[in-house]
Amino acid sequence: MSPPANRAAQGEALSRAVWDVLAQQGLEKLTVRAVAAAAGCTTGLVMHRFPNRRALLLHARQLLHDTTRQRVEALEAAATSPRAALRAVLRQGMATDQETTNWSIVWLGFLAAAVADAELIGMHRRNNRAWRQRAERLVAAAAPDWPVDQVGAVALGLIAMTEGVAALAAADPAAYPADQQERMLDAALAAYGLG
Amino acid sequence: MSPPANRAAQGEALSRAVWDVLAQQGLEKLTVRAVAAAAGCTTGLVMHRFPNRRALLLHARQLLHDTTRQRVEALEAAATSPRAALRAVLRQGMATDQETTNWSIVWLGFLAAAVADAELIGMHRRNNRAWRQRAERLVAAAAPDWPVDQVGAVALGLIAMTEGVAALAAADPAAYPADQQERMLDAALAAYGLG
DNA sequence: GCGTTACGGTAACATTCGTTACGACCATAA
DNA sequence: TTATGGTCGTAACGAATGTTACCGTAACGC
Repeated sequence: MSPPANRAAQGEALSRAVWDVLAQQGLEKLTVRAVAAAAGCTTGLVMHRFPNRRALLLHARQLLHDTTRQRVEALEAAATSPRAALRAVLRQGMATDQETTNWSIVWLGFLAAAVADAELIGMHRRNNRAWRQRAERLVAAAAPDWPVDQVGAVALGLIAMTEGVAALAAADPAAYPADQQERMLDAALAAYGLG
Repeated sequence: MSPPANRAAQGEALSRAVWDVLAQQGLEKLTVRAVAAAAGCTTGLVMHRFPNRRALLLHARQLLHDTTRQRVEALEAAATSPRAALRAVLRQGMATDQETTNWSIVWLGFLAAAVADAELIGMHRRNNRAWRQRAERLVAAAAPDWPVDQVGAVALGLIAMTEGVAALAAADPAAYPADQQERMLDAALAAYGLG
């Protein structure tokens, strides 16, 4: 097997393996051996790239956030209006296809793993607060004349709604198909006066 | 102790111990020994009440659902109007105090544990579909003249919003205080025309 | 050419897990 | 009292886990 170019690329590949195991086998089976098997290597490589299992999980968690942030920034930059940007950014947070469904399951797994891990919960809070600020900025841009508390309440409602429906759809894809999620989002945006 | 009467009570106590461990130590530390320690007994009692660890988790999961359902039904019965019933039922699904925050953490833990467990995910889907139907019934009662697809979209938005904000608040209570959650819910109900 | 070194696989380590076997205890009935 | 059935704690087992030590190998220096 041709080895990756550098150590950073291997760390990224191992983090992707962490996501795969988390999405397909769950948190309880997220072992070093399972990650190595998913990455197509042995535990030796894993333990040479990361000092221990927690460091591997922390790296995978941060990479997950960085990747989503890049995707969100690209969507925001490509939007033609503030309201289109808001909708596009919110839409990618739902679980509307196989890929975003997997991301939602991984997100849930990391959140459950963070319950007893101070560093993981700290990363979650930093990333989530940044995500919330982005939503508030997008709502403020889409409704420039709103008072700040209304912006905050509506932005919170929107991010809570999308994260919630992503969890619901991840756990029961048949009951929450993509079009129902989209209709839910559009109905909410219209009700808030952001359609 | 009389055998048949106390077995059920012991099973319930052990399930509460499962919730405690799940809320305070997370899914990775949810071992039979930790549950026994939280319940103030040894692993012997646990393994005499349940054939194995999975049965213990399944029982705790079902008891969690039954308890919340009873609480929700009491709130619904005590409400003075359909809109008050809707708001009260939605409100209890958020994480606005220590108790509901713990419940949300436990809910997240079971959801993460259900990823690779067919029986757990089946229970989640049954319970969640019932919960969704209840929300749709409450929305329909609060807005009798709405078409069914609007009822569905709004009910989905509301349950997704409350479950989402419960997860957000459970992971970061300082950033999502109770009054912000309440304002979020009231703003959403008002925007939907259900205030 | 040869030695050096970093890389990665193999195998073993101690620990912890779920589970099982066994025995002490205790109430009740003969 | 003694026998008995059920309850539950104790201790052990095999399997799996995170981690460490060791060893082969291939590339690059001289």
